[in-house]
Amino acid sequence: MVRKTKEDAELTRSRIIAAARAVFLARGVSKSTLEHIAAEANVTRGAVYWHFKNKTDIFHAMREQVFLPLIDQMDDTLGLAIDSTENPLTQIEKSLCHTISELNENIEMREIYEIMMIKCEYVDEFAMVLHQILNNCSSLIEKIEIAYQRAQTQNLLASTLSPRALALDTHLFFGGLLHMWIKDADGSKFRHQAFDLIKTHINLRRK
Amino acid sequence: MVRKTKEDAELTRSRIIAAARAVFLARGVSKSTLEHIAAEANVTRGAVYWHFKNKTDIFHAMREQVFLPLIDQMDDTLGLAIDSTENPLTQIEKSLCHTISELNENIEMREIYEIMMIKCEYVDEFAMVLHQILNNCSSLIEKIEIAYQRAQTQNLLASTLSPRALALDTHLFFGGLLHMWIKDADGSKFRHQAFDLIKTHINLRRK
DNA sequence: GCTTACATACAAACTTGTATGTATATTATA
DNA sequence: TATAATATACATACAAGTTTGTATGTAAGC
Repeated sequence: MVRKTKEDAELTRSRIIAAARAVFLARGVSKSTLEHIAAEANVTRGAVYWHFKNKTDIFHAMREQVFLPLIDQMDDTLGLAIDSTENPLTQIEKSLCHTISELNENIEMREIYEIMMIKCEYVDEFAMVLHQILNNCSSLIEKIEIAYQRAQTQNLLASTLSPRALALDTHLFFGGLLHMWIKDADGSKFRHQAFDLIKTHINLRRK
Repeated sequence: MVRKTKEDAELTRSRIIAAARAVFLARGVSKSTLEHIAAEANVTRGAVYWHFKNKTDIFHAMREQVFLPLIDQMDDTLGLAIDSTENPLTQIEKSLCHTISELNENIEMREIYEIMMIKCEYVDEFAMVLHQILNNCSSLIEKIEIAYQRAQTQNLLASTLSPRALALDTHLFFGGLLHMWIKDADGSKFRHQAFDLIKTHINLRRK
């Protein structure tokens, strides 16, 4: 089979990305070859090289497919709309829980997270990904901070710590949780109680 | 130069491990070859194969050299000696800060942490390392929990949350901090305020 | 008729493990 | 105590398998 329609080609492209995800997950990014990926996608390396420059290119395509939507989601669920009437602390809690839910339900996202956390080496071209991640962190922290500010204004906070400090602590907590959630593949240690951990974390701040 | 004394050989062995650390850090574990490591150590692959079975073997040797001492240190600084008179919360704080200090001062340990966190893919033989890490986490959490129990007994805690819940939250926080500390190579975002972040985290629990 | 969307073929590194060589330490022996 | 035997600590050489990029071919869509 050769020369398909544009739609067919687009489908081939996404099949290659899905195949790469499976291969990366099983063998790690470095040890995955384009031949592995092509075979998994039932195409030849020729097809892969047509759609992508190289392995790094596939990696970035895979990452963008899922990460950009996720950032948007967190923005939304953090309820930055000023007119929100809900308790800001509850909003933060819901936002964090929502992300965990996404990981639970969205296999694609879960696998990509796992690849990025424990199946990828951040050297050379991949090092820039780390910078992007750090930048995402900064903007996330700011958004959490704003929510804590609202909580402070509404006199909902138990401690006198600054919203900034609380936001940083929450961010580090959640980063740690995500890592453990991913690493705890059988779910026995962290995954099963993720929601409780989040609830506890937030309750520590409630007046 | 050939056939050295046992001491010379042991020195060669540790030079190879140090070389591996540098190479792993620069190129990632997967893309590091025994030739790279041998060259960095100013020996041939023959010497490497004499001392180690393969690359994985070197990796484990490198890891053990630093990780086992670290675990012991945390045990010590967490002050599990029952006769400790110091404030348990302060002990936890000191223990966490001490680990950060170690990373600051001990280049070797810092580099190995960096390799394990962002320059290594946990597949195949490396997957078992993840299990070891998870187990270390469990024992660490237990030790933090004991400290929080003492704090509770001494009526030092601000919240009514269980020592277990507090310990889990602290552990996740610190895991997140370690990851960010490593990723924030230039120190502008997290590294410079690591001690403050720890102090804040603990202060949130103080009555 | 030209371009697209691949498949196939090829050459050039690059890695790995092992096999073999060798000079020196270490040990056994007399 | 001198010397022979052996094991050690590597260096060198070799063979086989991998992986990559590119070059070329080709059938179908536009």
